[in-house]
Amino acid sequence: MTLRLFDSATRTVRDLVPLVPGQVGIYLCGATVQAPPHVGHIRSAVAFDVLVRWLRRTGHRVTLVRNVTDIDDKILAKAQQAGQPWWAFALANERAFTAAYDALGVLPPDYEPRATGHVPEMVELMRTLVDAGHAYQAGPGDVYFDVRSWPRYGELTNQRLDDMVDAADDGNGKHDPHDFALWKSPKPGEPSDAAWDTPFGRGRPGWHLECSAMSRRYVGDTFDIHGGGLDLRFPHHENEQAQSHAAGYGFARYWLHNGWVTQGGTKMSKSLGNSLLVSTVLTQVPAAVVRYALTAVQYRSMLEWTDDTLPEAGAAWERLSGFVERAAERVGQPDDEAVAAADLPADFAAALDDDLNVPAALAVVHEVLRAGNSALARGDEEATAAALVALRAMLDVLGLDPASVRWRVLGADDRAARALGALVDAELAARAAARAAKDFATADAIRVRLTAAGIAVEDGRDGARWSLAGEA
RNA sequence: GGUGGAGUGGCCGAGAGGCGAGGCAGCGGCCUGCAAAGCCGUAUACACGGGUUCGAAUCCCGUCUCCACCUCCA
Repeated sequence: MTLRLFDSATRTVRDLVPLVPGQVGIYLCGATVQAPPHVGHIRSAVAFDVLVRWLRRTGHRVTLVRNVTDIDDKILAKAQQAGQPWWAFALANERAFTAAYDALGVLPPDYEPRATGHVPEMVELMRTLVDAGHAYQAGPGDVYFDVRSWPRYGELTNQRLDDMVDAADDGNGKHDPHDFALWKSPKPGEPSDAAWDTPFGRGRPGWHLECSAMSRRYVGDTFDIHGGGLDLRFPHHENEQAQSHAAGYGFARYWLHNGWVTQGGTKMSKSLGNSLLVSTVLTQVPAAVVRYALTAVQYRSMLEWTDDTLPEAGAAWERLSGFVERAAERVGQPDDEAVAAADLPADFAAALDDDLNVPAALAVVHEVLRAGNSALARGDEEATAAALVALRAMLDVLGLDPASVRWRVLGADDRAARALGALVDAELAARAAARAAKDFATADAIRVRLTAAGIAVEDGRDGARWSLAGEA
């Protein structure tokens, strides 16, 4: 059985046949670090994380490149507004993305190139395009791709130039309004350190050029998979492909695009004001629950985010992690090697091979879970152990193994803290009631009990506050 | 105007000609001192109208509604 993927370039499901057998090179469009990530951004990362995990699990050597676009118009504008150097602003947001990836168990990419670190590669690509007659210099620092010189322009998104809505001519000397910038001259008011000297004049990279240059540097002239959000298909991916093909490179052999997160059917986005920051969600539920919610829908489908999304994912997660906990108490926790080597149920593998059908794969997970719970209830240790290792093996592919260090530690801490808080609050409420009734013996008994447990109580004008003894 | 996507039971969400995926919620039961957890059972679901077929949620024709891209966007 081989992995079949929906290739958005041909709009068909195709067998994945890597350029080099057993090896898969993936270039994934990462973040433009102009703001902290919302759940829509992280969904993309999670979707491709499952792809990478599945490829590795099925014996492929994967090279994953996920870039960081660390300079663009918005970064410059917002940094200026915030009174920060653009590069400091960009780095702060990049770190927020990294923190979110880590929290959700997204494996780090093999390479994570920043655009600003690859100017020489971009200049080289521009040179090639200008020499080939597919790009031209419109002025100092302004270089454009000549879409009319490339008859195949539009092939990725099945559009014809003449059918497109007329683009506004920005008066920068473009030959055609649809010509896009490879290199952009500094605009008045932009910081002087946001530009580089090149043979075409001083300026900074256009977005599309970056990805063409960086993908070539890290996965080669021709590589297997290019991924990104559906909203990047046009113009970004179309332009990338036009550039790279026009420069003579094979570029991406398969194009994968993830659907986005919606609310009421409408895309979550910062500009619409309906975006939910990852950092906010992580204060509400354990990270594993967020991961489950984002993983549970097939990557190409829109993921409808409702008030029920997190509670539902939470219930499913409790069920899964609850079994793993109880089963391990009974039959022992299999070690990671055993989990990695375990046979996966055929239905599960078939589901993932079918364009990463995670919902169908989760149906198998739940079947095994139910069988495991039944085995546990009737005291069948052999069947319990078998279910436990199979379940963990499947969940590991999805990045959701409850016994992995990541979820075990974070989840337990969160829950313990919450439980402790609830208990202490209940004690303090009882104490407050006793004090109000002038039953000081009871009130003191409660405080003694708390103190003995290592909890310090201090009465204030607004009531009692508590802290762990030794804490500030 | 062009190019795509979508409409499945209370909710989320797979499937794509013929045994009602799965989850959440609900209901009934088992277990339990009572709960919880777990288990068992439980739904005349496929936007609408036609058509093809022995058989259609799935194919064809038409209609409606929604979303997106063609400007920055995971």
